[in-house]
Amino acid sequence: MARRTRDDWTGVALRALAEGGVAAVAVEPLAARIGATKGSAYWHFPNREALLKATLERWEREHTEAVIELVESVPGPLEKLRLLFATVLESVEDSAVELAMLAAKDDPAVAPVLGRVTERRIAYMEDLFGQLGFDADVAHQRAVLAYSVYLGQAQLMSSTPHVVKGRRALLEETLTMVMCRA
Amino acid sequence: MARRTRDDWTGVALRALAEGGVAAVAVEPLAARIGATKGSAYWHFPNREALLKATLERWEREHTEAVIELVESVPGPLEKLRLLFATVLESVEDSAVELAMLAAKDDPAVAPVLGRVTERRIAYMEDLFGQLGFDADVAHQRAVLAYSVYLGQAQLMSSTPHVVKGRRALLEETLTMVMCRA
DNA sequence: ATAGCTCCATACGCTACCGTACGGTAACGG
DNA sequence: CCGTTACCGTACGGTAGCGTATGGAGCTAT
Repeated sequence: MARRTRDDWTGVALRALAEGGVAAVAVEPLAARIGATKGSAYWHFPNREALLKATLERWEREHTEAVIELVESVPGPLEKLRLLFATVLESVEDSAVELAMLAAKDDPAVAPVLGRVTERRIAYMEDLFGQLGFDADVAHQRAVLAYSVYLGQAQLMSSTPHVVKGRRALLEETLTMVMCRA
Repeated sequence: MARRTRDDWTGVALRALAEGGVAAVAVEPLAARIGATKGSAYWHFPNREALLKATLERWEREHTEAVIELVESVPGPLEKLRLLFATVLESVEDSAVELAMLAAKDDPAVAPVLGRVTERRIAYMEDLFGQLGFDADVAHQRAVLAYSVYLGQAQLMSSTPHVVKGRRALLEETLTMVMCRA
C-alpha cells in the first residue's frame, strides 16, 4: 500500500466530519477508511485533537474565503448581497461542516475556528450593508439578522426539511426583508 | 439512601442534557450524579435509549405548549406575535435543550421529538400570520423565516455571543421585518 | 412471621476508542 | 552497499460507557 500524507488524513477526516460530525473524526475508524492503521495517523499527528484541528483549519482556509471571493467578482454591494444570499441559501445542504461545528461548539478544537469564521462572515456582510448606506449599527444588526436566517435555514433543512416549502420564494422574501429601509 | 423514581432519573437527565448535550445523558455519570448506581437506572428503564426518550418526551410535554399557552393569554394575533418574539428571543440562553437536540438531530430518540416540536411551533406561527390576513403560503413563509431567525439567534448566542450587540434593537428589527407587507 | 414484590448494589464481560512501544521496511544519500 | 530516516504495522494497556446477572434489603400483605 502507498504512503499517506498529512493531507490524505485531513481529507478523509473532512469527509467523515461532514457525514458524521466531529465525533466521526476518530483515529481508528479513519484508519480503516483510509486503508491504513493508527501508526500512520500518530506519525503525522501527535494526537486526535491535532488531527481534528488541522482538518478544521484546512476547511477554514479552503471554504471561508471561497464564497467571499466569488461574491466579490460582481460589482456593487447590492448585487453582491443578492449573489451571496442566492449562493448560500440555495445550497444549504452542503453546510454540513458548519452544522457539525455548531453541534460541537464547546470542543476546544472547534470553538476558535467557529469564532473566526462567524466573525469574518458577519464583518463582511456588515461592510456590504454599510456600502448600501445603512448606519454602522443598523448595518451590524442586518448582518447578524441575515446570518441568523442562514444558520436557522441550514438547521431546518438538515433536521426537518419537509417544513420548508418553496425555497425560491423564501429566498426572495429574505432578501427584500433584509434590504428594506424601515 | 432513598429510592428513586422514574421522574428523578429524567430530572437529572434533563439537567445533564441542557448542560452537556445528548451525549451527557449517559447512565453511569447520571448514576453518580443522582447518588445511586446503574442498577436503579436499568430497573426503571430498559436501556439508555429509553431513558433518553423519556427525558426528551418529558421536556416536550412540559415546555412546548408552555410558551403557546402563555402567548394565548393575550388577545389579538399581532399582540400574540409580539409577545411570542419577545419571550423567545429575549431568553435564547435557556434554549439549551433545543440546541442539544439540533446537535444530535440524527439520534433515533431525538429526531421524532425534534420533528414534532418544529412542526408544532411553525404551524402555530403560521396560524397567527394567517389571522393577520396573510395568504396561506405567505403565512407559511413568514413562519419558517421567523423560526429560522430564532434558531439562528440561539446558535449565535450560544456559540459566539459577542457578535450580537443590541439584542433589544435586533428584536424590534426582526419584528417589523417579519410583519411587513411587501 | 414469612412469602413475595420492589428497588437497588455489586460485580462482571463487552465494545470502541485513545495513546504508546517497538519492530520492520523501503527509499534515498553517501 | 550500507546506514539513516521516514513511514507504517502490530501489539499492548488504559478508559468510559453499555448492558447483564445475581443477591439482598426492606416493605407489604396475608
